[in-house]
Amino acid sequence: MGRNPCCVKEGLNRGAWTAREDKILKDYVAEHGEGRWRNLPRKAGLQRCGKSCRLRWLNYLRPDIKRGNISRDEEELIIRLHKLLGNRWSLIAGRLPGRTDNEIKNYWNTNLAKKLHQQPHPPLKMEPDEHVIIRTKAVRCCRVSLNPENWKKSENFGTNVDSKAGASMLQDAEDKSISMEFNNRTSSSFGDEGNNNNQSDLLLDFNVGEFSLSDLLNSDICGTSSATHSNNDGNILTPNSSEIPPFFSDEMLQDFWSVDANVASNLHYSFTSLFETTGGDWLPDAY
DNA sequence: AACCGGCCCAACCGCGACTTC
DNA sequence: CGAAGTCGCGGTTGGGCCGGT
Repeated sequence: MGRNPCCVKEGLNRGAWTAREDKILKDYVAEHGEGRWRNLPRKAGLQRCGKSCRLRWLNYLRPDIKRGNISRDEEELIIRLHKLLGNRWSLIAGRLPGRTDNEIKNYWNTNLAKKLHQQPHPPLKMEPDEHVIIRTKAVRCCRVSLNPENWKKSENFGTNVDSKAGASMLQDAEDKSISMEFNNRTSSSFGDEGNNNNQSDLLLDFNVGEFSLSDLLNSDICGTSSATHSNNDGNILTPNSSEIPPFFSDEMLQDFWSVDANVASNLHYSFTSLFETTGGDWLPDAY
């Protein structure tokens, strides 16, 4: 059963990449595209582990990598996003075009963590125990198509959606040929290990003061996003922000945007693009 | 010039979730 | 359904660089 072993480490190059290796990898990806990292070294003729090739490509060779210093705007954005997301470097990087998770992680560890420790960033108005970290890793959203009408129908929405209400919502969605599929990635994060009902698990995670990424994605945080998306069937899905309860209080949002106009604009762009882009595995496949 | 220590960052490692057989 | 492979993520490491002594 299963497949061949991942990668035999004997005889493989390690450490810094040479220009020749870079060229081979670059050429191979240009011709065959990303992915299938395991077989890539053998096919491309590289004495490297597939994992190493992937990392080299993502962190260094990708054509859209932005080189140079992190700008002040980017720094502010990183700080804000880190406050919001925690050490979710890949998500933070996803909001900074051209920056890699590794780069941001390094920048944080070598600059910002130190800087913030010495000179704390002006705190948000949230109390420490209200500090909200979006546990994005807990849920992989496979496919979501939402109709705001269905959200309105949940009596418990916005207070504490229990599994029963969640099941009702799912049933409602199912009745109207609206699909919601989530996979539980970290059962322990839901405090309900071994529960195979992933949908209920997800919905159990909907609590005041601890919203999930799915909430964020399904809400219109900026209040101005007029994004429309088409699903697999080509139907246009139009989120209607006025019908979706907000997950950030007005005060939080005000504080969020008030620091600096540029930062706010940048972050606004970032979140807006987050909802609109097709990249990233945290967006529904249907989009 | 030589040594030392701190900094930076590319690369590695281990793990968990997911996928495939 | 379980075992094993794949992928992606976050934490950590280590080597090169640079400034200070």
